[in-house]
This record gives sequence, structure tokens and C-alpha cells, in this order.
Amino acid sequence: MITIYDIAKRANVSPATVSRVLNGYPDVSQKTREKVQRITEELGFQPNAAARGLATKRSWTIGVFFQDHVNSGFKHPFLQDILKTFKDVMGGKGYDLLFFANHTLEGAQDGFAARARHRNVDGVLMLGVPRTEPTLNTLVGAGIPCMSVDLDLLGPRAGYLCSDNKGGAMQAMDYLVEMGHRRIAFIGDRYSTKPGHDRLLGYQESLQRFKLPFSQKWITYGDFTEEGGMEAMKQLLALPMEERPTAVFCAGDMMAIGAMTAMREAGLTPGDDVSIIGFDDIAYAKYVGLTTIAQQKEEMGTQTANALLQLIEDPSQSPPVLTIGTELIVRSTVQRNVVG
Amino acid sequence: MITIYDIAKRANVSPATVSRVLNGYPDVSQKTREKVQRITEELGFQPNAAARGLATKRSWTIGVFFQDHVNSGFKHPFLQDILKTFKDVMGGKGYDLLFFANHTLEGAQDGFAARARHRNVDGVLMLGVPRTEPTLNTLVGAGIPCMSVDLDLLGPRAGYLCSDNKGGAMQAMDYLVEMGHRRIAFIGDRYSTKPGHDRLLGYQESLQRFKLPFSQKWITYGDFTEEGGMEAMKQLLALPMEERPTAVFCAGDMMAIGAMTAMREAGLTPGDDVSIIGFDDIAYAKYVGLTTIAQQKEEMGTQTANALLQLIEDPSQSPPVLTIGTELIVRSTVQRNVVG
DNA sequence: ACCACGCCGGAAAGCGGTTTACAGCCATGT
DNA sequence: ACATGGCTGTAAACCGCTTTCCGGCGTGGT
Repeated sequence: MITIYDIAKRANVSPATVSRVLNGYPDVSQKTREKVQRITEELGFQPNAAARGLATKRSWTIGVFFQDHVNSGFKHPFLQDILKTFKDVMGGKGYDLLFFANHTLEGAQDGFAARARHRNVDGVLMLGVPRTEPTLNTLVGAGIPCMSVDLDLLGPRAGYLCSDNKGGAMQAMDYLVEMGHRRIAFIGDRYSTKPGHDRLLGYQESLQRFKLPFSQKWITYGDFTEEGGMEAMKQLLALPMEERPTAVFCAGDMMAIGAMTAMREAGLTPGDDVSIIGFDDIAYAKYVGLTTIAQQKEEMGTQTANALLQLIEDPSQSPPVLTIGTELIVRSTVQRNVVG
Repeated sequence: MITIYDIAKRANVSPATVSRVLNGYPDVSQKTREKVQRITEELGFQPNAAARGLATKRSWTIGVFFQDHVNSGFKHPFLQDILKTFKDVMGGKGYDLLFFANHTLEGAQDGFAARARHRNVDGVLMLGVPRTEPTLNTLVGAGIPCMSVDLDLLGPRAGYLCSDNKGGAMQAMDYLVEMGHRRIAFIGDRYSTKPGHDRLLGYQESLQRFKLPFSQKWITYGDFTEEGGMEAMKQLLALPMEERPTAVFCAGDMMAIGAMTAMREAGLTPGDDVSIIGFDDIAYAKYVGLTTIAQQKEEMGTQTANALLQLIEDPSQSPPVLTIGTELIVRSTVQRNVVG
């Protein structure tokens, strides 16, 4: 391995001078600067990140805790999109992304804060991490710059970003009502993630606002999975005809897709028999014609990244709480309700 | 920050002893061992990865170059699945994953090898990286343990893994022929990625084997994107009726989905009018009823991870070249051809 | 001619661990 | 009584880079 000492020797200067040149400090004469640069190139020198990190306490690395609520990992199609733009923004500023493995080693020190400190990351991104994680509070307390998505984790240097979930839910309900629906059911999640909670809130507020009929049986749980959505829809379809909703608001597209499958299996057509509206606008949604509320995923990634950069670069920065607007995407699973 | 010196002081031992305890070396008495462990717990000590990495030349990190041929980044739905199992296996062994940002900084030293060395990664995973990348050879030469997926990058410590693309293509062709098709077109990629190339090979070999008719016009390019598949299909549909294929083998599901869209836009039904078979079995495929050749993605992730671990742990290990079998998934976009 | 000052560049002390060489101690064998 | 040897544990060098403190040198002012 080539070190700055090798370069120093060849250039007849001290390692300190090499370091100065490499970091663009001003107090080096043009002549030495050029000589050092030339030799650096010739030798194909590559600074060692660990050594630099040790000396500067800066790793140019963002730690990412990425977890799917269900199948923890890289599969959830919605979070990918956020991640992509996040990565691009961070990359543009010179940061690489470190994904912490979620398999815990036996006996390994665990907890978010511990792992972040261990790797000396400059900032942390929490993506798809459930609020129920026991060590969340340690992270907040550790004072490491941190941005979460869809998780209201707030601390001295920790902010978060959510879509306007309640507003989006109300957009969905507005549209259903506009299309003539009044008996509207809800498929949400039992664990009350922040988005799940807020979407339920929007549902309930809309019920009151439009003075819609309500039944306890219309609130079902799909826990954001396709299978869950299927089960929930089956329950709704099993209701006696006069209690059956004419439309269902699903708090997530995967659940909506499950619900659509359940309908087809029952010989019904989504839209014609019961209308379905989803939330997220995952990439599939387009292919199955799902009407849904879109989250602006690229925007979310970009803004999260910029907020985190701010938090890292300016310690006095007060932690941001950001809300991103949603958008109604009309496809074919919501049809006008013909009042019988 | 708490260091081993702090612990050493509190335990009245030397830092060396603390290090021994922490790393499970045998030559420490039971009594001191327990004392040190207790204090470590009490103080919530977390070792510093950079310092350790500097001293041991081992980072417990796998560098990942992850690039979509088209939209470089996290969006390609197929690679996700591989990544997930890869991450899980690696996590189980104590490795975290470092994703190199692909945005290159102006003036930054670039090249795969340089970045891998810079971050001192123990191994490298190449995922979705095109063969055309200029600095690929430097990586191979650097002697860093490396596994690639769908990229035939071979070196003293670099192996790769591919699906049996040629075999899979032949599976697809077998099935089409079995379903009565003889005029079969191909949608592939212009840039000749390894999978694209091998699938074309399988197509051509099948043509000969079954003595099928062939036309230059039946080989089209979609470059693995949905839009590309759409364009290619449009070209095929524009052929005079007697030249139009009855089935199309698409070298990737995204292209197949694009092709299906093109058909629908032309007022045709995939399967009934022209049969379509894809390759990959991405998650969407199920929802749109696409008949396709499945790659065993989980298997690919696991095997890639295990191979890389071997390469890392045993320097004398000769680099593996792995092939994973494929599987025909029958859905609805291939229908029996009624020979007129 | 002398002093002060500004500009360059060097020496050396970290950063937080690991590891090698070695020293102290106690029990054992002769 | 003394050499031998096995256990423990210590001192100190080292990994590669940053950064502070400081000294030397050349220049301009007086």
C-alpha cells in the first residue's frame, strides 16, 4: 500500500506537506504543490479512509437502517425509489452509504446508536424502521444527525419526513365521495405506524365531514402486505349485502392489490362491483390499473438527503419536520357508484 | 468517546489486556476477563471500526457497486431480490454493506479498484454493472476478492455468477414450439450484456435445432427497458401480416411488459394475438400474467454471498464461476398457436 | 545593516485500536 | 537452594493520516 510517506520521500518533502496538498490547504507553494500532485498521480496513491476517519472523526459515510416492516430488506418497492434519489444527492456531496445488516450476530453489541457510533457514520437514515424498535431512543439521545422517513423520531439532531398522509387520505375520500360513494371501508395496519395512523385519521375525519355512515366492521387490517389486504377484503366481502361497502380505501398499494385479488377470486371486478383506492403509487400500480394516492418519492429522497446534509454540516441547525404533498392518480379501480 | 484506555484504567489493567478480552484471546485469567467485561458493559463501550480497520487491515465491509444499466440506482426490481438475500447472508457473518455512490465527484479519484482500496473493503460485489465500464480491469488486477452477477469478470480473486441464460432461453423456445409457434421473434439488447448475449445465443440455437424460419427483422432491441420493449414490439407489429411473428421471446420482463403495452395500444391481446414470453420473473410479472423464465434470485444472492465469503477467507481459493438454473413459469401470455 | 513579518515546510503528537516482545510471578522438579 | 517453565499481563511500536506548534528563510521597511 502506498502512503503519504512514500510520496513525501519521493518528493523530498514531509508527510505533512503531502497532506496539505491533498486537502487543498493554501500554505504550500505552487512548485511543491505540483510536484506532490505529479508524484501522487504517478504512484496511483489512494488515501486510506480508515486512517483519515480516525484522525478527523469524519467518515464521509451515511449509515442506513433499512428495514421492510414485513420482509425486512430490500424488497419493498416503495422505499427503493426514495433510496435512489437519496443516494444520488448524497453521492454528489461525496458520501457513500453504509447499510447495516439487520441480522444481528449473537453476542454482538446491538442497538442503533451503538452501531452508528461503531462505524463512525456522519449521519443516519432510517427507512422503513418500525416505531416499535426498542433501541430507537438511544439513537436520538446519541446526538448523531439522523433523518427518518415515515417515523416520527425527533431529537436534538434528529428530524423526519413524511408524506402528508392525513391530507392524502382525505384526497382519496374526497374522490370516492365525488364518485358517489358513501359506504366506504378502510384497510389499514394494526401496528399503527405513523403513516397508517395518519391515513386512518384522514379516513375518520372525512367520514365526519361528509356525514358518511360508519361501521366498526369497515375498519380492517392488512398490515401493508398483499396477503393482509386479501384477508381484509375477504372479510369485507363476507358481510351481508346491505352492509357491504361500495368502496374501499386501502392505506397501501400492496394491500390494495391483495384486495383486488380477493375480489377476482370472488368473481367480482374491482371498480365495477366494489371500488378500490390505494396509497403510495408503487410501480406496480400502473400495471394493474389501480387508482391511488401518489407519494412523491423522488422528492422525498431529495429532501431527506438535503435535510440530513444540513443537520450534519450545521450543528446548530434545528431538526426539520418535513411534509410532502400527495397527488391523486386516477386509473380504473374506482368507478362511479350508481345509487340503487 | 470511550476507548479501551478508559476501560483499562478502570480495570487496572493495560489496554492490551482489554483488547485481548474483547477479541476473545485465551491468555487472560478468568478473573481479569470478567472484570474487563463488566466494565465494558457498564461504560457502554463501542469499539471504533476505523481504528480497528487501520490496525488489522480488515473492515468487515463489503463494497457494493450497484448500477442499473439504465437508471443507475436502486430501481431495477430484479436486482433487489438478489441483494436482499446477499445482504442477509453477509450480515449473518458480521459484514455490513457499503454502497458506493455512483455520482462521481469532480476531480475525485475514480475507478472501481481505487474506491475499493480507499474504503478498505474486504470484498466487492458488482451488481448490474455494464461490461463497458472502462476501469473494470483495474479491479480485477487489484486482487480484491470480488463477485459479479451477470458480468463475466474473472481474475485471480474474482469470480462471477450467472443464471443459465442460454439454457433458459432454450427453455422458453422449447415451450413456444411446444405451443405450436414457429415464427418467433426476439427482443434483446444492443449492448450485449452477458445475459443478453447468452439469451440471444439460446434463441439462435433453438431456431436451428427446430429448423424454424428466420428473419433478420425478427431480431430487435429493447435494451432491457419498458420503453425499449414497446418500441421493439411496435416495429414487429408494423411488419406485413405474413411476416409477423406469432410469438415473441423477450430477453427481459421489463421489455416484455413494454411489448404487452404496445400490443394493447394496437388493439391486440397478448397471448391471443401474439404470444409473449419474458425472462427474469420480476415481481410485476405475476400481476400482469406474464409467462416467463424465472431466475432463482434468492439462490443467486445466497450463492454469490457464500462464494465471496470463501474468496475472502481463503486466499488460495480459485475463483468460482457459478451457474444457476432457470424455471419456466406458465401464466397467460403464451397461448397455443392455431396453425391457419 | 538590522529587525519584523509573512510564507513554507518540518517535527511530532495524536486518533483508537492490535500485536509482538518481554518481564514478573508462582509452582514444580532436582 | 536453584533452574525451569507455564501463565498473565505490560510496554511500546505500529497502522496511515491530520494538525498544531514552531523554526528557517527571504523580503521589505527603517
